[in-house]
Amino acid sequence: MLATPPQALEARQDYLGEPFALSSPNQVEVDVLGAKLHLFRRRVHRRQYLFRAGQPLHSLYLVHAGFFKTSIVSEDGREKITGFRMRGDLLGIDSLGTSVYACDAIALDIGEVWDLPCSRLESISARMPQFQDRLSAALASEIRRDWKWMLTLSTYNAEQRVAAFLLDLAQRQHALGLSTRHLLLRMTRADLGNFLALQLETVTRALSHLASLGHIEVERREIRLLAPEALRGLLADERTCH
Amino acid sequence: MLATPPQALEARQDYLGEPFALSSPNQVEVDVLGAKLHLFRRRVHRRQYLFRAGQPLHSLYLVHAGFFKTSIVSEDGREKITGFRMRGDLLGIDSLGTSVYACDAIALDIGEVWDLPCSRLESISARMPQFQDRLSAALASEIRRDWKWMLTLSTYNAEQRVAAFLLDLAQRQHALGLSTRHLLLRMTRADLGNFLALQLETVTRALSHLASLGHIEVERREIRLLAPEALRGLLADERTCH
DNA sequence: CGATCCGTTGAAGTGACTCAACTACCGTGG
DNA sequence: CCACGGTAGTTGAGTCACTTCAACGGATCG
Repeated sequence: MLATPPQALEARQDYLGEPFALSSPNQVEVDVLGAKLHLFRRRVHRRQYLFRAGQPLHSLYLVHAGFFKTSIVSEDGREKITGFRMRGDLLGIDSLGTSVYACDAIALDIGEVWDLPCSRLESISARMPQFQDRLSAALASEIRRDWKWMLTLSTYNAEQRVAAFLLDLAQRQHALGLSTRHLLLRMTRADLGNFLALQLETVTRALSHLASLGHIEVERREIRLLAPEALRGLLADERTCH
Repeated sequence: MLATPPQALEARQDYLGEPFALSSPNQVEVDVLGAKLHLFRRRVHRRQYLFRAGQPLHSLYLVHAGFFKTSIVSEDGREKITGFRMRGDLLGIDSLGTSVYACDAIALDIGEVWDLPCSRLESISARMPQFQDRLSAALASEIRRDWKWMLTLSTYNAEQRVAAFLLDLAQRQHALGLSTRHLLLRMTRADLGNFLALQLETVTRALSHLASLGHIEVERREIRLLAPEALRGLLADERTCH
């Protein structure tokens, strides 16, 4: 039911895509993998770490259900959320080539992941020749996504960043066949601020302001997009008329 | 002479590395590739585009000499430099899985790159089984590098960002057997500001201030690191004593 | 049912941006 | 060779968007 149609995945192979199409995640054909391989399914509860930075790299995880965040922490405790991950995203790939996980992965909700032990990667590649290419594509896709967020963070102001985030989330939900108007934020304002390089108060203020403009409706973590086009307009403006 | 010793490359496979070890580029054994394959060598002059976003993906390029920047541009003209690339870095890998280049790659200096046509990637993989893993490792490494810069940009102030950049450049030069004290910036202040999410004036001011503290010596694009430990100290402070 | 976490809002402070002026450098062509 | 225009870099002064600090209300949870 929730399975992503293949053509939707293909269509994501844009090089820049739409201005605010920031998602384009590490999507992998969930079905194909599930059908051909007997993967161990792991259930996780809210706030559970799927893995932590520094732990020996054991498996990649394909998100089947739920909502995750990945984050890195520096020695002196500065933290940065590197992304929010949902169904179809592949976790742990950023650690390939090393022996330990490079980030933390935490469930923000109950979820289920499919376990791809690194020890099996080779045999999987042998059985599915396209797997290596898929993996490379997923990695490259993550790079492009990161770059787009870097661009967003360094050129947009607070309100625009929040708008971009909402639109991105809506688009990802759309790609998964979920509602594009009604968003349920699984993360705190602090998480959102961390991801968008803003203080949590600034996120709140941006949301309040967008609501006061009538573009969205905010009720705690439930967001309703009343005028997505208006949000998109916020992002297009400003810079063009320079 | 400039060849990077293999163990230096292995040593880079850290998951977080040192606090300011932000480089860890897409290093690939230059020699191995060069020896086993007969790669076309392409010379480029200053300001020349190696490739541009949207062009059909034809080749990956291994930087043999010179200094490059890669950047993305949004439809409305917002630009972001995604990285500065030097010897050993692999350009174009972020486009894997798509049919066109995802970014611009521009030479900031005369340089030489080795051409890896995409059409040959398959046969290369066949001849060198470790190649696919190397490629994945390079991709994952780029992701981790991007994440570290995201962390840097979102938690450090202007002066700290500039200091982090100088230390990173010094470290990359060190890895290539070049001077760690004497840096020659190949990019403009505007480029630097773009990369660090700062205005060019702010970059100038940060450099001037670091110079006035006696930590560095600035003469146009030549930078001399007089007290790298002091720079490192700037990055460690602040947050820890919170 | 108190303790804690989370979200909102206000008021004051500030670091970086913006705008502007000026200087030094570089390549080009007279 | 020097004059020249354009590019690159520096510095100052004023402004503003975001941060910081603080208080409060509501939800959640043991």
